[in-house]
Amino acid sequence: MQLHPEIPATADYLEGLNDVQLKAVLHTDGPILVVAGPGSGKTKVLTLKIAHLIRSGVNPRKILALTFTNKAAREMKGRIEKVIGHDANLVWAGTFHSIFAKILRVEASRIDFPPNFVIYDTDDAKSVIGKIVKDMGLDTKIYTGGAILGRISTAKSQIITPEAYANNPAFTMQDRQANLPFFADIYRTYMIRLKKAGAMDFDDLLYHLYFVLRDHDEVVMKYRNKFSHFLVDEFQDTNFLQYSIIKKLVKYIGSPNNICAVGDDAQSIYAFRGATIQNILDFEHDFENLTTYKLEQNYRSTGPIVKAANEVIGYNRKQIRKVIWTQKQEGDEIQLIKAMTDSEEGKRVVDMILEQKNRHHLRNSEIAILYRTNSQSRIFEEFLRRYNFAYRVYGGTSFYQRKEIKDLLAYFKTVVNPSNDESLLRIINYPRRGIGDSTIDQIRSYAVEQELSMWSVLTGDALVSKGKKSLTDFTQMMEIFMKREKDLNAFELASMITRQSGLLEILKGENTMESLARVENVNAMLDGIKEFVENDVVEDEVITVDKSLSTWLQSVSLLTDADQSQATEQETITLMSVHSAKGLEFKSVFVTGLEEKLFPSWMSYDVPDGIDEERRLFYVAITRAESYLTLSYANSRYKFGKLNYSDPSRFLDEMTIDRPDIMSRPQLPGQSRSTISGLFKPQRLAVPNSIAVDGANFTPSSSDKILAGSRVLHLKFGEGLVKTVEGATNNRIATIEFPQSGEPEKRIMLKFAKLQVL
DNA sequence: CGCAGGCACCACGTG
DNA sequence: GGTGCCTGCG
Repeated sequence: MQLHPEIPATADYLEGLNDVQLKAVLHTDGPILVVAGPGSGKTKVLTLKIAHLIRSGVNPRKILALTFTNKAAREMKGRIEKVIGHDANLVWAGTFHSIFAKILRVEASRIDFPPNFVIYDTDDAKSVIGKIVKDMGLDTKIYTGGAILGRISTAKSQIITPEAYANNPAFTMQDRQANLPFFADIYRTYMIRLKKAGAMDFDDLLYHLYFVLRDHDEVVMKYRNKFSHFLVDEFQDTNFLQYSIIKKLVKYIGSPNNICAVGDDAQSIYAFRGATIQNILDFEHDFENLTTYKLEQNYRSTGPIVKAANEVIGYNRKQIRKVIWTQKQEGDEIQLIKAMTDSEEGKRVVDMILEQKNRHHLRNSEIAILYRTNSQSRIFEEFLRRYNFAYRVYGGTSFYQRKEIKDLLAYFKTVVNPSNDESLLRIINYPRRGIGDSTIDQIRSYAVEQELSMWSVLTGDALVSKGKKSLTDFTQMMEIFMKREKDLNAFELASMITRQSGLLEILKGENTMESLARVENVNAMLDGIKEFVENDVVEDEVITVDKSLSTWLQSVSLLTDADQSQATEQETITLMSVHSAKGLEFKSVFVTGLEEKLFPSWMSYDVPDGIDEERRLFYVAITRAESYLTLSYANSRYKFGKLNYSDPSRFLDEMTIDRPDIMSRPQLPGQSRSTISGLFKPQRLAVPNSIAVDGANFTPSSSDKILAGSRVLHLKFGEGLVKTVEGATNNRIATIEFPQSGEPEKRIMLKFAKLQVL
């Protein structure tokens, strides 16, 4: 193979890059932005760039690469290692949260946190908020944990301190309008309580680091000197706070500004948590001499998939113009499954998987079912089980959110850091040991009053319900665990706690299928701890010798479900949300639940640019597919045990798929539609309860003709009587009695329904 | 103080 | 369909 003229003779690892990719890799000095379309070799560029830096003599310890997921970080490290060997481990590559947590543990004393501060997950944080709201005597129905935490998170991502928040009339006014006038107080109290507990939530890992860097010159100098090259993956997903930290480290007088940001505005799907494309725009102003590279060749997908992706994303106005193209022009057409019910959708998707496996010899691991919300996974699981397919569900209730795991973790956390009230509360009476709510309330209110942790109240000489045997039994047991923290390794101590706390016993005691699964989970976690103890972790040239429970906890608190057991990667079909599928690819992809109010989500309707973000999400979804893409929707779906009717997603209208059957919507003006798939010849759906109506003589009436009292004809439900019409003019809903349908009445959205007035 | 049963509310997405 | 809170009884 002929080497590219620009490649140094020794750099064989750079072979096989296209022109733009190569330029981006070789451009090592100064600021660059790589706009990378889906499947355009983004990770390849990032990793080879790092490898190239090291080969060119840059000290790997001076490279900082930030990603959003642990998986991306791991993959990056693995691929660098393949090129340059063990030195890859010296690169600081990890998620924003894990890297920043690592730095914060070193610098914690500057902001009066213990170096082994606990990290509260979302559930912990919500529960702290719930208690604050109760203590303040506010309505927990209005001040819900989720809403408050969301607001706190937004404030932090804009770097607004509780004080700044309270002093800003615009914010407090907005809170009053939102019926949350005491929000600022909750925010302030929340931060105080977390500090008292030596705890940080996910946002704090960024928020506190920002202030450490801002307020301590020697710290910011230290890290500016420590790192010489910065790489940021998925830059479009960064929020203001993250970008501010990056700027603190990279942009200063005399800085070489060696920063490489990689991203794709078309794949920005985290606006809901504060990510802003503004960062990409600001980036161009903040760093002069910025060079931008656009990776537009897609190496992943076939022509029809790439074509559809371009069509769909074209409906978004605001975007950096780029057109993705592929050399693999030939390919199977996109298929569409139209189901009457969510259950039928599940069955037909799994049927199609069976067919594809037979026809194309696909392995399970080459197939993914994607959905907008995790709750959609259940039906697919049901049919996959029935067909005996191995599958794995990612996301949803993750391993670390399971009750038994959280309970055990709460024991561990309390042993390591007893001032952490959150964990203590979880276990003080679990398993039941006769410490009831009233006793706990006494301790808690005394602790709040005296500004002490509950543990210090329990062990101090303060009055309360002291001398109670149940309480002393508990503190003595915990103290034994705490004493052994120094001399037992993580696995020994964890096993001891699991047995002596009585937790394992009550799980076994239930002796049901569920409790067996719980015991399994506990054992799986213990296995994980054992692995941690037995395997050497090399980081920054040093083998981590500290195998204490505390160290293990620190390493585990930023992991998610997706990070588990990648060693035991099996031949399973993947089920996950579209969000978690970002960055992945599969030979065959099913994008399901393509219905209005579901995908796009109803929550995006009244958010500015909300539909555009959903459309980017859809774009991400379809571009995961290499060869086979199947879309599906259902006309009706159960939600909270109630049947809801839905209309096909507007996104289906934005790509050229022919679906001329009875459920199709009126064609949009000015849009041509070609038949692209032989599989979608006009055909009657195989719906058992459908009522035959002669379609030839059917001419739908315009929706404003349909009024209460009208007699109407529907292709599927037959003749009916309109009982009521309600809703806004452009969103009218009719309740119609269809005697033949077998149901008393149906609610139909007139915007989409095809009804003929008789 | 513990437990069982009823019921309200629910869930968009992530580290 | 599941969870977590409330209530009332033992």
